[in-house]
Amino acid sequence: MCRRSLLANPSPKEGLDPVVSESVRTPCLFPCEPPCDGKHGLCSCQPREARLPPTGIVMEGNLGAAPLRRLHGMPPPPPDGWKHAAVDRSGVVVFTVGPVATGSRRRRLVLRLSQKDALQALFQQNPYPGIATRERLARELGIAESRVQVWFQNRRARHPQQSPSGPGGAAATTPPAPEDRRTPPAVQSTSPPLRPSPPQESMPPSAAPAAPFGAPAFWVPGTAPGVCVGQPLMIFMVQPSPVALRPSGKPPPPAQYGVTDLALPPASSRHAQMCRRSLLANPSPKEGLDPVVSESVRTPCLFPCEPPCDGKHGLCSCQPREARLPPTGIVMEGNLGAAPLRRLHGMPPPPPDGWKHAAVDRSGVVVFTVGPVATGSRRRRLVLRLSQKDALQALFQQNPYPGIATRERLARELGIAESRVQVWFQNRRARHPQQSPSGPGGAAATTPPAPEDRRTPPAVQSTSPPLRPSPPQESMPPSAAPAAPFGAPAFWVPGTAPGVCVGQPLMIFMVQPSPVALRPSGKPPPPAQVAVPWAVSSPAVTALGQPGQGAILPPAQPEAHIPRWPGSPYGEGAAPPLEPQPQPRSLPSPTSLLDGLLAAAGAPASPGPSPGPSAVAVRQAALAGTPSLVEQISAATGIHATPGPSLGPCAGERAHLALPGSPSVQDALLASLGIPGSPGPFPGSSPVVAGAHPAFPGSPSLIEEILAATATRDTPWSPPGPPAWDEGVEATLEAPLSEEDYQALLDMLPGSPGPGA
DNA sequence: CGTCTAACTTAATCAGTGT
DNA sequence: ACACTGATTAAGTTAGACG
Repeated sequence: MCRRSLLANPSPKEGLDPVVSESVRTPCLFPCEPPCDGKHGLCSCQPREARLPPTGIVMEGNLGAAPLRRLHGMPPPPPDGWKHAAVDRSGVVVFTVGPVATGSRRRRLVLRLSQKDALQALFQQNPYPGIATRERLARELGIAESRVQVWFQNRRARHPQQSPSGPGGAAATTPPAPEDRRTPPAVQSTSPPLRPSPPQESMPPSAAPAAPFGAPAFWVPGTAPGVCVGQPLMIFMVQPSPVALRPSGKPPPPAQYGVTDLALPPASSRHAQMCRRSLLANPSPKEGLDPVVSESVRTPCLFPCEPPCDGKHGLCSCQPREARLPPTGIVMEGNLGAAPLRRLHGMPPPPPDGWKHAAVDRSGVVVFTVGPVATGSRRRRLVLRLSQKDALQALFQQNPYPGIATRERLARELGIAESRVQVWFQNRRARHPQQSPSGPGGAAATTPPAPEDRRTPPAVQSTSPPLRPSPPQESMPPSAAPAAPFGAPAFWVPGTAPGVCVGQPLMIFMVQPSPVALRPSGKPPPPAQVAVPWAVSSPAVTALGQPGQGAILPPAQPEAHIPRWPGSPYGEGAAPPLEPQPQPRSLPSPTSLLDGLLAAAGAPASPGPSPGPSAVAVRQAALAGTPSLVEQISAATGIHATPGPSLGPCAGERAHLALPGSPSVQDALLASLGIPGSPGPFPGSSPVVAGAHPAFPGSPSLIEEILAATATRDTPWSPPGPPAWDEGVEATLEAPLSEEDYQALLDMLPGSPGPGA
């Protein structure tokens, strides 16, 4: 299948890459055969602002999936075993081999039917579950919250019609629920009869009136308050528009609402003030025109703006960008995330004090959120400590696309969730591309060239690999692979010997550097196609017991010490079913640099700002005694997890064994295991859930390796600090170790049933 | 082999924190 | 007030599981 994909140049789906087709097309510099006319498939490798030809050599390793763009006419044809010939958006030409992704991607999670049912049930009620809901569901399903989040993302993208607001969705197909969920009358404009209870920062959800599970918490003017405490949102209704036709073939945009006047909660806290600021800042404080709107068809604003809207100040970006037509009905969405919120211009009357946002999501739902509302909706912002940032930054400079194993290991050592590490890298790549090895001014450009092996290689090159990579071995334990520096992408440069690519085999091709360097846009130039200094093999280096002369080493360690590939004894790609709560206590690794520092130096203990588990703890505490989320869903939707179990305390379910909050069990486990057990080679490519265990013994700290291999190592990395669990009672509610670690421990238990399913 | 979908990406944007 | 950056979204792609 891999080869199929690779050899299928050009793109099998479209004659033209959609991105390319919209962008400036520049001549392809590759020796295409037949000659490239720029129309078949590619060269979408360049950033869309200016698809200029590559100018040098860049290496990226461990690429994910998306940034890979097929490279047309890649000559010579990819040798057997190579999975992809691709160019990422930075212009990096990469070849990945075999089951490669193994080690890059998280192992695919196979959801049980009961889990799917539960997720589906929730989705039908609320396609935008907040963090609290996601966490709770994740806990009950025995999967990581991040998996729940991803599931919803995919679901929204693929099955929008199944959401309450989607065409044919609940709003339209399901019988109206009682009062608070009733589809409001088509026309409405009344002030809420009652004021919502004043927002209370971090008010424990448990104190809120019961709300049907998954149901967006909101207030519909005219209904009694009480349902909105957890995730207070308020829905306003607006005059429905008669217009219903849309030019595109897509389903009509969800209905829109009118805004009414309201009574508001007082603005008391700084938070509230900030909210007001934000709210009153209509139109958009950033731009006179919403950039999206400005590029789209602008339709007349139907809102009773005051003064009358000319369509130029701030908004109505509420409509889907394809056709910003007036609303056609009514839809409800609750618990919206952040992104889909669009400011509504000319909101009349002006938002009352205390209300945080008057917004319209992309579905056309007008929503007002109040107070600290986001509480329960958004994950609490994680405040990374300087030391954590340093570590992340160090890794980023070596490899902006860390694989799952690397992310997990780093996460563990930093004491944060893997999903947070992933997000950090996403944001980093988007905002500081130049700091990646391939970016201009990045490591490649800024670090002083070291001896030989860091020299910029000759600028031209495009040869077939002299040797085929060792046949991809599924699930080959990284620990058995040749050593590779931490964070450094493992790849192959044509002309070098194989051997270094075992962990995350990638192959880099070099292309003729382009003289073109100027860019039309004002944006920073795309990451330079700079040759990564340490990409060049060095006899000196390869002599160090490296299997091949092609061994590529990162700067900073040209000499003798070649750290072992961090390698996850548990194999790249082994994704524990559960991930740690924010700032979890990481499993103490005897070899962790963190521990060493903590023990030896009495670490700084900056009271980590860690959002603290407080909220989570509270939620967990609140959870006790409350009905299962799944049970609530089932009750509310009629959908019942097939194999029954409402995932309740099913003794046999690993999911429950993995539940955090039962320190005693964990302690017992730890004690019985004598902590970090030795994992052993990663089992293989079996579907996830299993979560092999990260082995720690003997393996150097990831951070230590990063710092050792990076310039930033000058900045002594300090341990995560005392942390998060330094929080009294709440701390006791937090799992003493991350869920993933806990899960891993479970997996190691003799007789462990193994990954659920 | 085709379909479904988990995992992943970029891009845009919202929003909390700190200066 | 503003910069920075964590969190979330949509949209699109890749690739593993399964019929």
